[in-house]
Amino acid sequence: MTVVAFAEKNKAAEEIAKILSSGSYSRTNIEGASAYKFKRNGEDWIITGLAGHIMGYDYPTEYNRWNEVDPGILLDVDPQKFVTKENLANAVEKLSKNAHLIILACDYDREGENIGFEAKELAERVSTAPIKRARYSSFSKSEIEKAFDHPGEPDTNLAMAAETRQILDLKMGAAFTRYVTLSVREKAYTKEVLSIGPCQTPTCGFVYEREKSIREFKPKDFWKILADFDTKEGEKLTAEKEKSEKGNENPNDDAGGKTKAKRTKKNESETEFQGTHRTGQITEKEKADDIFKRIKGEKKAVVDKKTVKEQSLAPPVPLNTTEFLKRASSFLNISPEKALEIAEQLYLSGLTSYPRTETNMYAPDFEFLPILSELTKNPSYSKTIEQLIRETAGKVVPKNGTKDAKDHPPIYPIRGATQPDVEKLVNLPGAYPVYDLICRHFIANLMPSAIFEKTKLDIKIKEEIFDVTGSMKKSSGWLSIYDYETKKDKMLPPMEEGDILFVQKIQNMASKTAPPKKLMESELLTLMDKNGIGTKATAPTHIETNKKRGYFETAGKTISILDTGYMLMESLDTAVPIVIRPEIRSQVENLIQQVEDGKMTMNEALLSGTALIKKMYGDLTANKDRLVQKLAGSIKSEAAESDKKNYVGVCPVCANALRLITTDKGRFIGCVGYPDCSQTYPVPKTGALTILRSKKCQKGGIAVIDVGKKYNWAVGVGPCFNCDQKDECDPPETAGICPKCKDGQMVMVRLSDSRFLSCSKKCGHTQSLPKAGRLTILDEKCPICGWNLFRNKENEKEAEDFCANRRCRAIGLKNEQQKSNSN
DNA sequence: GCAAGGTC
Repeated sequence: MTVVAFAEKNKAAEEIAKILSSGSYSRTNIEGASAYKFKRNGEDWIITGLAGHIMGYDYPTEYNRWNEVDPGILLDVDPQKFVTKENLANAVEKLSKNAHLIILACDYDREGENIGFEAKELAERVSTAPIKRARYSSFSKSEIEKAFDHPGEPDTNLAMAAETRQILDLKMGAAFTRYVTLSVREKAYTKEVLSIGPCQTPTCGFVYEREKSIREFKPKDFWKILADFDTKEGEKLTAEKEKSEKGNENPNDDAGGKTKAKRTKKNESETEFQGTHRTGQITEKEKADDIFKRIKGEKKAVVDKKTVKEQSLAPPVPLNTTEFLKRASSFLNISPEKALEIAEQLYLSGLTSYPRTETNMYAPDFEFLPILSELTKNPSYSKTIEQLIRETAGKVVPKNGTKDAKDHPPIYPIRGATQPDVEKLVNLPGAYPVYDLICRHFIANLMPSAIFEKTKLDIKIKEEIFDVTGSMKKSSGWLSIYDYETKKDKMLPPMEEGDILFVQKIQNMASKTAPPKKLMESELLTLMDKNGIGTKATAPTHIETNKKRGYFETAGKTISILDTGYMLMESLDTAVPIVIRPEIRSQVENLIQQVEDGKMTMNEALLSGTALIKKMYGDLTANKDRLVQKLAGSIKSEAAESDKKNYVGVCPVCANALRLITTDKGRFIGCVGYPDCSQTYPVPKTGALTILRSKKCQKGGIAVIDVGKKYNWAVGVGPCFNCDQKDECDPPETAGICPKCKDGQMVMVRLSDSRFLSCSKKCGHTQSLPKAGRLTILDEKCPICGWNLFRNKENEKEAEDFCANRRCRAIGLKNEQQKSNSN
């Protein structure tokens, strides 16, 4: 008989085996899963790691046909639990058969309890052995031994809370997603799914809110009074003042101006600085003008007050997942999804600790010195570490955060490694920068604060006070190893109270308030974290889902909403506003918490949660028309734009996309907004059509299309040979002045089945050209009429040069000449 | 084909 234990993941299983067996365990394979065997107190133990959830909810298969099931019905159907990882489920059953005691040993949190219950459910199918729960929140020897020597009872409420979440999330997600997707498909063809969920949608909602405030932003005028001061010229003024006090009553107004030119650049940066009038941004112009008028032309200012303060900047607190992802995004430009993937690999390679944690403080018995000594293996850290240990006499103290979720320790380095070492172990772009960040953060956290000297000056011009601040780093502290955010010193020239300064310039600067900036990925992570959207492990996934759905995109660290995302959020905002806000999550979370606390049964919570979703679903369906109208248009336009070959441009009537449409009856350009918008344009019936994107029609045509490589056609205008600005579009092939109106140029018109010359001024004069052969216009001019000569080359014949002007006798001459040459 | 949560 055996004691069987299930941990949440393989690594944890091995760690526990190591501790409980004091290192003498063996690895074995059960149904493809690693298991660890050892003896403990005379009993056989075997512990295996699951891989997170091994079961999951889904609807019974008969509800999988989207087109045959009203999405609303999904709210009345109970999803069923299925095994999602067959091999692990088999391993659980196989091991449980021979167990006399089963211990659930997953992470000590809601999902961990639930994962344990999945194993419990499978075990109970084949075993009647007692099932216990080992609770631990770190891999310290004492804690693990205590947890396994005195296991407690599984916590049904906790596990059922997770179960409730799974079912409610699925119900809402499936019903909303299917409803929106199917409704839009009635109006616009798209294979894509338009998904909605209690985490992904509020995530997009944050991006939408920011975008909306940018779009709705109205800049406001404001004025700022700025003064440029100079200490060096001030000294002269002081001297003059002293002189004048001795009796010389003729101060030189222009003294500053004259000597200014002589000053060197270097001096300028040391003696000049700028101050802002204490009122800051002034919204009334009169007020700014008033202040400006009072001091305009003043050349003298005085340092009225000077305060110098030391300010310290504490090191960052230990990294939890959210903080890590934020820093990877803003310092390293690595997306949350990639960063977590890299951290996962660093963890699996033994370089860093477990990356999914909410905790940002170290346990009191955490040992820093062995890790610091590991990190000296990397020469970029060794000097700092040696200094740190010397200065603290080996008693390092972390600057802890305040969150202790009792899940895992903060993210910290486990092994010291150089760049090549790391890259050998983790073959992912960004692996070393991420490792480096984790190491530097770990070291910085143990280092002293950085000290800055902040200087604040009140400078008076007459009675008006100007503020000036300066900052100088006195001691780098932790910043010396953590140079991701460099804070530049803002140096001021040395000054004391009572000093007189020369005022070089006073400006009354008109300016406008700037719109909010686009949302950064790190800000989005903060918003999600604060509002309880997703967990430490899933936040990156929700961001990715929105990108995959085409709701928003990222360029570097900046997020921009896309049309579909904006329209979807806008529609939901009017129909079911709660869905795009964090409240959707917190309402469900409240129910779950009640289950966890035993105040509500799972069934009660499900009933109440389903009622909430039904209410929202009702609001959604009641607004179908508006939703579909907005989304269908945007989707059609996006699909049309991505259809490079047929996309023509933007419809001037409804701003949807115009595309080239070919039917059995013919071809034309139409608006994707059809049937709501019936804008169409004709195109020539024959000739291959190529949309020339680089050409812009000078006569307001929507686009320029090349027809059969022969001539151009301006959409909405007509053939380009009628365009009097055609030089800017496509250089025409001109023969010479029109013999009829003597104003226009005879331009070659090439059609699919004919070619001719036509007057560019549309006087009506045309002239035929040879039907066969490759026809080109030469630079050489006809000596008689001045037209350009033509060259025609027919198959298997010599090229023939001639003047095409019907009214020019040269035509005959040239032809005769050619014939005699060839004979 | 729908969600979110684990983990690989």
